[in-house]
Amino acid sequence: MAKNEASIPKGTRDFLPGEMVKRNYIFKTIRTVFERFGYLPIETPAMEQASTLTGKYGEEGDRLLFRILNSGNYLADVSDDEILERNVNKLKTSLSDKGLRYDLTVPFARFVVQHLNEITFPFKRYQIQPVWRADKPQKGRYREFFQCDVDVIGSNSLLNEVEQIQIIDEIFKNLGIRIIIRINDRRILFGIAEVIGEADKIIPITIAIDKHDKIGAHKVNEEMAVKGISEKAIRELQPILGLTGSVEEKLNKLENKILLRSRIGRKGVDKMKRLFDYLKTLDLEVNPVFDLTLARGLDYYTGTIIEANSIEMKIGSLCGGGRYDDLTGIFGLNDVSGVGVSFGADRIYDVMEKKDKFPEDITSTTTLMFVNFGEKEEIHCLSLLAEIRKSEIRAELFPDKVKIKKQMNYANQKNVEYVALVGEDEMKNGLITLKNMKTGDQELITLEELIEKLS
RNA sequence: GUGGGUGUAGCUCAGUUGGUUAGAGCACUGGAUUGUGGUUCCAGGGGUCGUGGGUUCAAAUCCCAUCAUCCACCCCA
Repeated sequence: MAKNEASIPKGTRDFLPGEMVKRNYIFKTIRTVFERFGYLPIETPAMEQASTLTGKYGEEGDRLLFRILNSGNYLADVSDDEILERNVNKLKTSLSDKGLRYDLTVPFARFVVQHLNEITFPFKRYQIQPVWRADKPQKGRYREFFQCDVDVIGSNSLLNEVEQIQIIDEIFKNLGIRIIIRINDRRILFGIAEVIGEADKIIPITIAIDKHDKIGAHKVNEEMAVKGISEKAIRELQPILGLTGSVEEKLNKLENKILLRSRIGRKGVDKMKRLFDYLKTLDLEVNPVFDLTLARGLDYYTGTIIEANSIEMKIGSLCGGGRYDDLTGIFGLNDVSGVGVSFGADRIYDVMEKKDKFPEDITSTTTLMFVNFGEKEEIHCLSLLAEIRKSEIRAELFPDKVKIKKQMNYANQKNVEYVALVGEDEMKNGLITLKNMKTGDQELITLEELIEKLS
């Protein structure tokens, strides 16, 4: 087996023309909605300084960073002792000071700080680029995948959250994907941790709560116990996890009973109440739900958190995001809050492909192909082609004089709509034989008639 | 990092309780049809059965190791 003669790293993919047409349809749909809400595009490099990336995504995230090896003799400055220690994590900084971006949000925060005097706040940008994670690939999980991020930075207004929920709603409506949108506020989770006396264990608690739907209360409690959360705290958590009722009822219970002693928790509740008040007035395709068990693992979220999932296919989230208050602070710019969401183009593709959501008419291919009959005919066809292309018709001439059968087969494989045959007879009469590849019908017409027909 | 499945032609897969020359469909090449594709018919090329070792008279088939890949968990888009 010639396995390594032609291959790509695991978790990466090639995209064939047929797939690219569909991918571009997704990107175009997303970009159109982003721009309709006043967001403008930026791009950042594939690689960032390692210091920009590390420490932003939690322990798990750091482990999944792709690092780029330094150039030159990077071991020259490393002492023998350090090498003999064989501690990769310690050596990393000597071996590598760059990494591939893990998401688009952290590079964006870096971008904002770096270009402070070139941008105006609130700054609304969108960014559609690949990101890389050294994860184990599986269904809906790739090592290289495209994120479509839309963020606004430098505004505390809740309108931004409202707007981004509208964007999510609009995009999935346009793509024809049925979703559920879940919303929560990290401050509520923090408040809960606070009132049960485990404020410092906020992260393991939220992660455990997040699994509530998947693995059930019993296992969640087990996991929290393993993580060192006291029995008393776990007991106090139970009525909170079992909260029932409408959004208002849940939020009221949280505000008036559970989070009485947590200022920050009540602040989160207040935000949620106001957010849902706004949302009620909108005519959304999908009504977002308040989900106390939504936690999200990324470290940098501090307020609202949002996630969208397919309801037709079991795959990871299609879209996720939230508000981050301190992200630019890490790069030296304090008190600038941002909120943004990220769409996973590859998972959206997977859902659309599986559920047959792509419109029929998006395939773009050559409209007209000239059969190659030889040198004299080639020159004649080239001038015809120039005229035809002026009318914005996609046209090509088969480059080799091979059997017509082979040329027709090429046109057929490529789904070319029409084939033009111009041989000796046609040249003499100044006509073109035009064949419709779908019906098989043929007609002898002039160049003008052909252009008229295909425009 | 943890657990499970699968590796046979370019692709998708058959291959009987181990048995002699390893098959099919699709794709490819040629022909039926030298100015006509998608249908049909005929012919052809293409395999160290993932790799290494073991058991056996005999291994694609059984055992061990290893690599690759897919799936689940974790985490995430």
